[in-house]
Amino acid sequence: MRNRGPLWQKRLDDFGFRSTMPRKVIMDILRQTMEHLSAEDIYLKAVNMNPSIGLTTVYRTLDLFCQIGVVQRFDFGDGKARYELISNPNKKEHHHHLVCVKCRNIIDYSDFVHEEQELMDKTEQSLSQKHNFDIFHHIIHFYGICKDCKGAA
Amino acid sequence: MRNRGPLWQKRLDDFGFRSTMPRKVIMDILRQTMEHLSAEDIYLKAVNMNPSIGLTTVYRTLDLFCQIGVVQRFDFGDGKARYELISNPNKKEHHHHLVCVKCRNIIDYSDFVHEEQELMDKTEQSLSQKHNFDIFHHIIHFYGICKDCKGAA
DNA sequence: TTGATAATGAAAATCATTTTCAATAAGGTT
DNA sequence: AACCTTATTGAAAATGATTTTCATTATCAA
Repeated sequence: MRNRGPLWQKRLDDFGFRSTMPRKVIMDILRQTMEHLSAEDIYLKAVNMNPSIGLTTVYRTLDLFCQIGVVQRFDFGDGKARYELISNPNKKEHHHHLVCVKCRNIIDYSDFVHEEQELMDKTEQSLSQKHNFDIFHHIIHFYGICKDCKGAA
Repeated sequence: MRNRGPLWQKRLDDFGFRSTMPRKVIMDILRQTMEHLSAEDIYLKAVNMNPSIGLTTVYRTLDLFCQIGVVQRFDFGDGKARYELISNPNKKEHHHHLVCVKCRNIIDYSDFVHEEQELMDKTEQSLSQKHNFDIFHHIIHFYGICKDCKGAA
């Protein structure tokens, strides 16, 4: 029985990976949040749903999801990665980030994403062809000093 | 004697930081390369120039440079950060990255940066005002699967 | 020249992530 | 429905980049 169920399971199957309980649980967690969760955040929620799930599996699953293009990983510079569904029905629209290099706080913004769309699509298509690269998604980060840290100087 | 010498020293001074030997050495190294160097890469070059420099100081200095807006830090997902001067006379023009989520290889590109400029400037200015945030620089990363990893599937 | 203190280096500590390996489970095949 | 191959899992140990500690040194304003 091939390619049944939700999109991410089809994707797993297409790549020859199995659809397991931990993978379902982790996908559910990602679908139910709008935040950037760390591996440990996800692990804690997962254990809550099924105590047998191990942290190692959470790491492996997130990595796998990144490789099949259903999850995106962020590194904001605080030493731990964050993960988010690339296409999330519950999530607010496509957004980007302001990152404070001092306190490491993140501000999400979704202004200009509309105006950005055309340029990014065009760039994505050209780069994709030029380098024979399958592009899953993109991120834009602005780095600087936030309001609070400016004050504290 | 205030605000003498190169720009980065002025910047240090403005923030109340001292201009020390390790900081000079590390700045020289960053100026002489066009690559994304890890802290250890920089440490090895630094030790070559002055054996008394410690790895700890390299980390501290790079962090400081990021906070005063003269260096930018990249996290490509391989567990170690890379650093690069924000404004580098020897460096190729402003560029962005294609990151392979499988083999972690990075492709630099500088196509479209001209077309991008206007939108990013406008976005930067608006965000900066809206959130009272001093923006030092931005990055754009495209994530996906590279030519080689597609073949290996 | 001097004094206050920011900055440094070495060693130890931290902590997110990865590896190892034996046990388990998914899913195609009888 | 039982079976087999092998992908997947969990626990514990290992890894490795980065940070902390703390006594010493060096910067720079006075």
